[in-house]
Amino acid sequence: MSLFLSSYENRLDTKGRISVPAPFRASVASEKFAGVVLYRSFTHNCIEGLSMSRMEQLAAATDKMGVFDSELDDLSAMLFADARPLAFDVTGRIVIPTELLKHAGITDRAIFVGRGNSFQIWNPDAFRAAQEKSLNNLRATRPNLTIV
Amino acid sequence: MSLFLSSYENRLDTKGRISVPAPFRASVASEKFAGVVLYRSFTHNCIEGLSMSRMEQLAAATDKMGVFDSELDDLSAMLFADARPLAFDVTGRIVIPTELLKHAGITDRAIFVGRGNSFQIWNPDAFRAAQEKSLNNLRATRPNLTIV
DNA sequence: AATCATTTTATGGGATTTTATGGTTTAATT
DNA sequence: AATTAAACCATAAAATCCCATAAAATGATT
Repeated sequence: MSLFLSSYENRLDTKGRISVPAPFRASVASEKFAGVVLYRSFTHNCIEGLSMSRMEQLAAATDKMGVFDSELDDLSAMLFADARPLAFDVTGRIVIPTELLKHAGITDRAIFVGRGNSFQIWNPDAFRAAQEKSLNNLRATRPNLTIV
Repeated sequence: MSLFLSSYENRLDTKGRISVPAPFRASVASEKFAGVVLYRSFTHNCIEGLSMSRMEQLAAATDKMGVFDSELDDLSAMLFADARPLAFDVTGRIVIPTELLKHAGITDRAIFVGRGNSFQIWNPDAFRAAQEKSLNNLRATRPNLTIV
C-alpha cells in the first residue's frame, strides 16, 4: 500500500455520493478490497480513513498486545465496531454514512487529507482552521524536524 | 538514493511544466516511484523536495510512535497533508501546483537547490538574496560542524 | 587543443485520456 | 406501491501522453 499524501476537496451530490480522489484510490488499487474503511476520529471532528489491509494490520497489532489489556479493549471495541467498509462504485465514488458526516460537520463539500498510512475527511473550513492551529503550534514548539 | 547536489535554474512553460534537473532525476532513478514529493517550507518562502522513499521513512517513524500518539500529530498533519507526489513525465518534467508556486513566489523561472538528502525550489532572485544573507551569517557566527 | 559526431537534455505544442460530477434507469427492499 | 439503493450513461474540465526540435553536453578522432 502506498502513502496517502496531499489534500483534495470534492463535493457531495444530491444522493450523498462523493469521489474518492484518484490518487487515494491508486493507493489501495493493489488490494483485494476495492474501497476504504472509515470511522469517527476519537480526537477530532473528522472522519478517519484506512485501507482494508491497514485495518488488518491494526487487528494483528491489538492481538499481539494481549487479550486482557482493558485500555486496548476499549480502543479496539470502538475501532472495529465503528468501522464502515465502503466499496468504490465504477467511477470511484462512495456514500459516506450519515453518522460520520454528522460527526465531521460535512454537508455539501469535504476535503480528503493525506496522513501517510491513513487519511482523514474533514469539513473544508474546519480543516483549514485546524491546519492553521497546527502550524502555529509547530512554529511555537519547534519540534525536532531533523528527520525531515 | 544518492544526494541532491548543486543548483540548476530552469524555466516553466505555458502549461506550468518544468524540467527536474537530470542529476536530481538520477538521484531517485532506482526508486519505485519515478518522481518527487514537494511541500511548502515551514520556514522559508520556498518549496521543499524529497524522494518518495524518504517520505515512507517518515511514515514508518510516525508508525513507531504509535498510531494514536499525539506528539508528532501536528508535524505529520502538516507534512502529509501538504505533500504533493509529482511523477515525472517522459522527458522528466513535473507540474508544480499553483499553491506551491505562490508560496515560493515563482512565476516563469525556478532554481533547484541541492540540500543533500533533500532539495529546495526557489524563485531565483529570492534564492540569491537568501544565500547572500546566509553567507553573512556564517561569516559572523562561524559555526562548527561535527562529523558523526 | 580542436573538430566533428553522437547522445542527452530542456522546451514547445497538439492529441488523447482521466477525473469529477451530474443525471437516468433499473433493481432491491420495506 | 413507495422508498432506497445500485447500476448505467453522459460530459466538461483537467491532467497526461505523444511527438518534435534546438541547445547543450559528451565522447571520439584527429
